[in-house]
Order: sequence, then C-alpha cells, then structure tokens
Amino acid sequence: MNYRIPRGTFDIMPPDSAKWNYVKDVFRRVANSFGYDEITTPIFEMAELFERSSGETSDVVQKEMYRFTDLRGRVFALRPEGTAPVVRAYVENHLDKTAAHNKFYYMGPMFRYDRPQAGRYRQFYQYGIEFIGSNNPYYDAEVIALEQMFLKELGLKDFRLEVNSVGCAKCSQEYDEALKEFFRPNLDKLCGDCQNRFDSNPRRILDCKVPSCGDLRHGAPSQLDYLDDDCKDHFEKTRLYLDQMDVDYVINPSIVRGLDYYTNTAFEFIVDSLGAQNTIAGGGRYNGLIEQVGGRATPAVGFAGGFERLILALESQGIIFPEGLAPDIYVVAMGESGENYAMNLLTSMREACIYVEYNPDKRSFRSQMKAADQSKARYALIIGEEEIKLDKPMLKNLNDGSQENLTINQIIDRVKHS
RNA sequence: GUGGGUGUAGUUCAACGGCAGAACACCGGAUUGUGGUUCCGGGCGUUGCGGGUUCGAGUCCCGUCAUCCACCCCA
Repeated sequence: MNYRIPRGTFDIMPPDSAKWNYVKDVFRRVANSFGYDEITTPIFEMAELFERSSGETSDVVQKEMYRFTDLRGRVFALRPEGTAPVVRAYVENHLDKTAAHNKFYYMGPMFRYDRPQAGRYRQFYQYGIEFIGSNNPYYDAEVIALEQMFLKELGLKDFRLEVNSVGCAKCSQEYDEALKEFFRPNLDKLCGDCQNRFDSNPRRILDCKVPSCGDLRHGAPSQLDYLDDDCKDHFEKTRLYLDQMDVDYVINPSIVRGLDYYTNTAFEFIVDSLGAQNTIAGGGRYNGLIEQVGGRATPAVGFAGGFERLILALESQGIIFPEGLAPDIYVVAMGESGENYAMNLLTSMREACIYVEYNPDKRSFRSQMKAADQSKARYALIIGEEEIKLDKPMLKNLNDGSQENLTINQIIDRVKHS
C-alpha cells in the first residue's frame, strides 16, 4: 500500500524550506517596519462567511471551496482566502467599536479546489496585509508601497504594478450597465465564455483572450469614466501618494478582482515570465465588507500574495537564496578514545550555539574527512592520540587548509568570530 | 469543469514489439593522521496503476491515477 500526497498539494522540504523561511522572514520584517502586526486565524470557518463575503456567484464559492460538515451537521469550509477571516476576527473581537486603526499581516495556507497548473495549487500559501479603519487614500498607497518594498527587498526584478479603481458599489453598478449596453448589439458575436460573462461579470469580457472578442471591445466604456466625484478624487489621491512614495505603476482599467467585496482601488503585481498564472499579489479596497460581516461600517484596504509564485519568480531570475544549514564544525574523532573525548566537546560547543556535526558511522580517518568536506562545514575538528595528550584538538580550516591545535575556549572563540 | 503533452534507477534520460541500460548523484574501499581530483567496487527497477492485443509489451490499444501546458479562474 502506497500513500500519496493529495493532488495539487506539495511538501516543503529541506533545502527548499530554507527559501520559504527566508521569504517569510523578509515579509515579517517589512510588514513590521510599516507597523503591521501578525494575526493568525483558523484554517476553517463557517462556510457562510465566505459565501456571503466573496459573493454567491463567485467562482471561489461556486466550485472551488472545500466544504464539509462536522459531526453535528455544521457547515464549514477550508478558507479559500484570507481577508474574510481577518474581518470576522476584527468584528468578533469588537475592534470596530473603537476608533483605532488596525494593521494586520498574516501568512498561511489557503485552499481552493482548482485544476492544478503552474503556479496554481489546491493548498497554497499566501501572505497578506489588511489595513482596517480609514478611507484615506494614503492607506491604499501604503499597502501597495509595502508590497513593492517587500518585492524589492527580495531582489525581485521585472515585476509590474497595475492599478485601477472599480469605484464604489454605485459607480460600479452603473459601469456594468454601460458595458452591457455597449456589448448587447454584438452579444451573439462574443465567444461562449463571454456570453456567460455578459450576465455574471461583464468586465471580464475586457480581458478575454479570444481575438474576436478583442476586436469587439474597441471603444468600450472605461470604468474610470464612470467614477463619481468622490471615487475619482480617491483614485487621484491614491495615485498622488504612490507618486510621492516612488512607487511605479501603470493604470489598467480592465483589472477585475474576483471577489465581490472590492471597492475603489484594485491592484495587481504581475511577473510576466511566470506564464498564465502571473499575478503574484493582488488586492484593493473593501469598504463594504466589515458591515457585511456584521460589524459597524468601516473602510479597509489590503492585499494577498502567493508564496509559490513569488518563489518561482525569484528562482527563475536566479536570485540567490541563503544556503541550507551547514555545520560550523565537523568533528573527526579517531578511535574509541577520540570519540570519548569528542562527546564532551559536542556539548560545550552546542551550548555556545555552534552547529557541530559528528557521525559515528564513519570510521576511517579518510571517510570522516570526506564527510566533513561534503557537509560544507567551515572547520574540521580533529581529535587523535596527540590532541588528547595535549588536551588541544586540532582545528582545521577547510577552506584554506590551515590547522592549529587549540584549547576548547580558543576554538569556540575562533569559530564564533570568523 | 474542458483540451493537449508526459509517466523507465534518487535525478536527467536511452532501449526497432525480442535478455531493461547510460550519465550524474549516492554508499564503500585504495594500510584509522588529512577532504575536494583520481582509481576500484556497489543497481533484479512492481518501466505510475489496472485491463486488453500478441508466441512475446517499457514499446501497440482501452481505462485510471499523477504531473506539465493551456482554457477557465486566480495568489
């Protein structure tokens, strides 16, 4: 009987785990530097939380949720996204009753029952930022700037930021109507997918890849022309802040977000070389969500990014990640007396936070040296008759070959300061 | 959910329908006091799984699973 990993999932194992930890560490550091603090919510929630917030008709809810009932028939879902749970926690802990701003970041697995593809998995890992408590466009720009700084900190190149405004609920509705009016005369000429989109989500017609649909959308109205004064002002101020913060972006009026709760600013960070799944982070403002989840109406803005796509992009750009663990010292002990002498040393050095490796299965001197070399250790610590007699093991620098008999304290000192 | 490609050793790949191989990696050794180079030795692996055709299937056919690419959707 063989067990296999579920479809669309993957193990993160050494040496890759070092890459993941590195990327997470950088994200934490950048988030902290903007004042965002970590929130961790459960991996499953009441299914209804997602159904209502993401929208009953969204793909996520209709066909991608891992739903299950517990032993008492309650309906839960593995979380398909991170924002709704954060908002639920925010409301449930009564943070909406205070005037304070709240800044959260989170990291963790999300689940969607999708067909796996390059950069798309059924269990995937996201990092995210949520700013809750102000409609000031400064914060739209702040979360975008945070993501850009994170990507730059990692050394990612050739990424693109696209921004758009989908307006408030009202502008957005008017725009949908205008779009429908525009496409209605040619409805029968649109591709099958787009004919469905016409009713469910007409904006998606704007980025359909079928050439004939591309021709039909010439002269289509732009969302930006359907923003009311407040929304227009919000978008302009967001752009101004972005300019002032040195964030590069392009405006793409056809950016659509998949979840219903977005208002005003919408944005995506894109890496073209990734292939079809080329969005590494996306988000926007969601001024209606907190009220919808049961809290007091509170404006908010945030985004989520995918670790898999990010790491894929970093790897394809040949960006160097930290190596996996390598020992500071590899102990080469000769004979029983050498081993006995070594045991004590292992403890002293580990107490001094030196990573020391020893392998009792290697017996010959030669094979121990070989193993020391392969372990990529910086030093070999050789313990034989002579060294025991002197009570000074020999510390050999494996890079330049120099070696010296030293006391234990000298060894610790040498290794820690080189 | 739809369409296409691919599944052989740890990895990358060979093998006309006729005895399953190579390279790399890995392990051991070349006198238990010096690693990287070198040399010698070490591989029967349910050819993803299950059926079928055939004297004979890694090879052909069907199904299935996985994976990759694209659609869709999205991070």
